[in-house]
This record gives sequence, structure tokens and C-alpha cells, in this order.
Amino acid sequence: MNLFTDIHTLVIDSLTTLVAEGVLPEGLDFANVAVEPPRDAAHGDMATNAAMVLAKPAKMKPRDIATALAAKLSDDARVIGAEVAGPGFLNLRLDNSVWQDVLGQALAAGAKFGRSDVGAGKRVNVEYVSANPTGPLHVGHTRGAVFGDALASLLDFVGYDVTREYYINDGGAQVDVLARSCYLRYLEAHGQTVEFPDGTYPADYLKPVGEALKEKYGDQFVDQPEEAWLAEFRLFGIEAMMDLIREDLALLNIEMDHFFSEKSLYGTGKIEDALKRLDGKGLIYRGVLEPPKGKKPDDWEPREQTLFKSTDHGDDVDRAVQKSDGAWTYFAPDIAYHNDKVERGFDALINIFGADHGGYVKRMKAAVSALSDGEVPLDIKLCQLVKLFKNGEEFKMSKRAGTFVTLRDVVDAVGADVTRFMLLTRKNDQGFDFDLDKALEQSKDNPVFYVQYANARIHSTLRKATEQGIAVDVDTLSAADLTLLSDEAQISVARKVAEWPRQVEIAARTNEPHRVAFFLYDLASELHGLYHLGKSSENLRFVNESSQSATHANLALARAVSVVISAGLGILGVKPAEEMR
RNA sequence: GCACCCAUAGCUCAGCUGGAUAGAGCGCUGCCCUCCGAAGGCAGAGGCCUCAGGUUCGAAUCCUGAUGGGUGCGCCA
Repeated sequence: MNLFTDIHTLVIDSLTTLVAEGVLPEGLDFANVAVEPPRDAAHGDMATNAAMVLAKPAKMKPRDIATALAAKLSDDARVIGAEVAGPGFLNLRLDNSVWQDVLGQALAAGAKFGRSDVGAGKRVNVEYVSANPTGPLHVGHTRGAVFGDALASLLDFVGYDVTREYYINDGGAQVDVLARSCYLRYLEAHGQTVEFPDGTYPADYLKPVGEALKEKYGDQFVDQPEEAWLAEFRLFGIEAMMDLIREDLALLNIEMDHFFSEKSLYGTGKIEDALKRLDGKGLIYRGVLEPPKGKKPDDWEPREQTLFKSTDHGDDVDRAVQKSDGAWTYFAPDIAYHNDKVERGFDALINIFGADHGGYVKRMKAAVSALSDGEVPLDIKLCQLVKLFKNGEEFKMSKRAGTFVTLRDVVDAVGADVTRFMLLTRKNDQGFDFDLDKALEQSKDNPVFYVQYANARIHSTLRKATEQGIAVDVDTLSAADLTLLSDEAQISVARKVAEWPRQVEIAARTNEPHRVAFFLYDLASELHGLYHLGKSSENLRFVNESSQSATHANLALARAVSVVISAGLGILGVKPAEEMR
């Protein structure tokens, strides 16, 4: 299915034969032998570095190895040229039929084209968003939400068994603050004038919660002390906020498989169990932490508390799991939560954090490493900050000034598809300036539009063909004589299509969905280019009046491109457009 | 003070885990609609990949150290 792995296999087989024949010495390690598309198409279709990698261990000249390998590879029908170049590269030229075959495969596989089993059904847990249940999602959360979701889809595409998970921080002091803020709105709903002291949330989105509380409880808590209503209001508030958050996620078509409650870890022995597990490995001890350097802690005094020896697993300092008064730190339930993930049997864990949580990476990795004895890898992807721009000016976020830019604001402004694509057209660890005006522009400057346009063009062409009485269904196109696609421009597009399975694999291996977005842009560019060549040469026109068989072949090519664009956009969570409006 | 991330064209960014002459969009200079959507295409100019060392056949990519920017850093959440 993946042409590159096929050729890689061919190269390795040929090398093995050369060893058997005594041309190459025994015991060579072929692990570093790579087969890649050369950067410059003039160098051929594929290139291998085998000769250079093996030259030293084999104690031979690279060019001698390359020459021997070239002779072997030329025996394969697919290889029509093998040239030694530069320091010892071996450039392979493949028969056009190779690319034409791939198009046939793409049409036959449809939406499945590019899927693979490299994930081997391994269970991966992708935790993302995990915003505190104290309000709607804002721009900062949006990037992590989109990134995590696309990554999950990507991993699913290459054969992992993926669980999308959200950790609800409903156990700490911030939900008490929420409860108090809800109470103030509740009083307000009863006609009182309220003020929001420091340490409460004055936000408008709690007004309806206040109303709902009034609806539910009437005035029974109006003059009551905090103990009377805190627990109830907290529960109610969290539920309301999670509803809000779920709605926000739905705006971006994100649906979680599992919501995990921090609260469920308390009073159930889960935290104790997790720490016992660490203790059993000798990683829990009583001790005193060094004061933090740099900042001048005015109220610092050394106190003995329970610590996790995270330095044994790569952290810079050991971390407290229990405060000196015996209460759990924030880290303790986090350990328990990840212990739970390990116990649920996941083969790999991925967490998506905002840049502001960069400081927790080491300790979380240390915890998972310790809990799973290094068996379960935890990859943490940090999403850097998003700055919003409109009319060339930056939108500053400030809760106090009330300029709180929500996820909903962004989606309202540019739509879910644009939001998703734009945020994914960037490496996660790169900061992002999101220009809302540009995102709405319908031009080449806007990658979403450009890719969508390519797909719409294909469908427009297919519609046009249908109007002319030409059959464009998949069966007809699959039966087309693809050998007619022999022009370099057509083969070039086919090459790009053939690259898709490889690109998804790379993207999945590196946990980098942005690679998919960039690939789609390139593919769209190929398509636009070929389309315009049709203006000058008739046989490159998708609909060719003088030859029905050429038309079918061209439309097969176009449809194969569409198949890949649809699949790629599917991974990114963007709906492929069949026409532009 | 410490940790993590980033530094590539005037601007915004890619660069397939070490490969050949470092790519794309915008902007700039030109060209291309009697034609399946010009909402596009083609071409040109533009680079000491921040700097200095190191590793090797080979470095934008890996290591060390600077410099500049970002994000964090107690028993907070």
C-alpha cells in the first residue's frame, strides 16, 4: 500500500542478496538505510543513501556499493533507471505504471487510502483541553482542543485504538471559587446588588446559572452561611460549566470519549493507592524542599512534608505530594489520574498542554515512568500561545477588562473549518499569530480556501463532465486506461498522491498533524497547476472532447486527488467543500 | 537564579528525526482568460539557516557555549 516501504523492502532485499553473494561483508546493520523522495525531482523518483551509510562498516567505497546495488535493483520491473550520483546517492527512476497503479489503488480504497496498521491496534489515550470547569473555553484552549482532536484522528487513521479524554479539575479550590461566584449571581437573581471581591469570578456567563439556582432552590439559601450551600452550588456550577464547555467543543465538532473527574479520586483510596505504588518502589519519603531560587519568598520556611523522588526519573527537583498540614497537593491527584490511565491498560499516553504548563512536563513524565516502570511512554505536546489579530491590531485578553476572547467568539468570526485548519497549519510548539481578517480572505493567502478550492474544482469538473453525458462514477473511472496518464505533469500529480500514505505515517509517528495540512496545500498546488496546463494543451484538459478514454483517465486522476484531500481534511476535522459559494 | 520552547527570504512559516543547488505563501517586478471557476497559473529578484566551537563522508537538522525572544518556576490551582 505504501510505495515507499515497498521500495525500501526492495532495497533491503537487494542488499541482503549482495551479502549472500559475498559482494558485501556479513553482519551489516541496515537500520539506517532510508528510501526517500529526492528534494529535486530531476534526481529521479526515489533515492537511497544505502551506499553512504554502509560504506564505512563495509570498508568499501560508497560508489562501489551503489553500483552493485544499482545493478541488483535494475532487475526489478518497477525500476527503469538507477544512477549513482553525488557522494554515493543512488537515484531510482520508476516506471510510470508504478504511479498509475497507485491512482488505481487510491480510487479503489477511497476514504481508506493511506490508512495503515502501523498503530497495530495499540491503545493510545490522548488527553486534551482539560480546562478548569469554571467558564467557557477561550482562545488559548482552542488550539489545544483542535490539536488534540486532529492528533487523535491522525492516530486512528494509522491504526491506533484511540481514546479522547478530558480531565475535569473539579477537586480543587477553584471550584469553590466558582461556587461562591454562583452564589453571588444567585443573590443577584433575587434582586440583591452584589459586588465581586477578589477571588471570585465576576463574569456574565454565571448570570444564567444564578437564575437557574433561583429556579431550583427558591430563596432557601439567601441568608444562609456558606456551609449550607457550598457543596450543592459547587456541584451545580460544575455541571453548568461542563455543559458550556461541551457546547463549545461541539462548535468545533469535538466529541470526547471520556470525561474523567478529579473528584472521583478523593475519598476512594485512589490517591493513596497510587502513592503506595510509588512508595513500594522507594520513591516516597519525608523531607524538606529547598526554597525556590530567584524569587524572594518572604514567607518561606523549610517544612517537612511528603515528597516524590521524581529526580530518579528525570525531574530537576523532587516534588511535594502532600502539604505540611497533610492535605494533598495538586500533583497528588494528577499522579493518581495517570496511575489510573496506566491501570486501564493504555500502551501509550499523550497529553496536550498549554505553554503555561510547560513546567509540569518533567514531573508528569517522571510520575508515569515510575508508575509504569518505564513501560508506558508519555508524550506531552505543548501548544504555544495564540495571539489574535484583527485589523492589524492585537486582541489582548484580560478577564478584568472584560476582553475575554472565547472559543465561541473565534468560531463565530471565521467558522469551525477555518479555525481548525488555520490552527493546524503550524507546528504546535511554535507561537501563533492568528489574523482573523486573513482567515476570512478567499485567496491563495488563505490555505484553507486554497485546499477547499482545489477540491471544489475537481467536483466542478466532474459535474461539468456529467452534464456532457460522461460517466464519472468510481467504477467507470477505476476501469479507465491509466496508462494514458504519461505526461510529466500528470505523473507529477500522481507522485504526490502516492506520497500520501507515507506523509500520514510520518505525521503520526511524530505526533504532528500540521504535516497533513502542509501536504494538502502542496497537493492542492499540484492540482491547480495541472488544471491550468489544460488551457494550453488539450490532452491535459480533464474533459477532453476528442478522446473519451483520455477524459476518463484524467478524471480518475482528479478523483484520486479528491480522495486524498477528503481524507486529509477528515483527519484535520474540516469538511471538504464540493463547491465554493 | 533555574527549567522548558523558539530563532530559516523584507513579513508569516515549512523543511520528511543527518543528505545533493535550503522551500512555500504574502509583498515586490513581469507575463497568462475566444478556454473545465483568473477565487487561479507561470517566471524573476530576494539567504553567511542568530553567533562561535564540536561530532563525520556530509549539519538548518545532533552536542556544547553564547546572544535575543517567549512560557513557567514554592505546600497556588
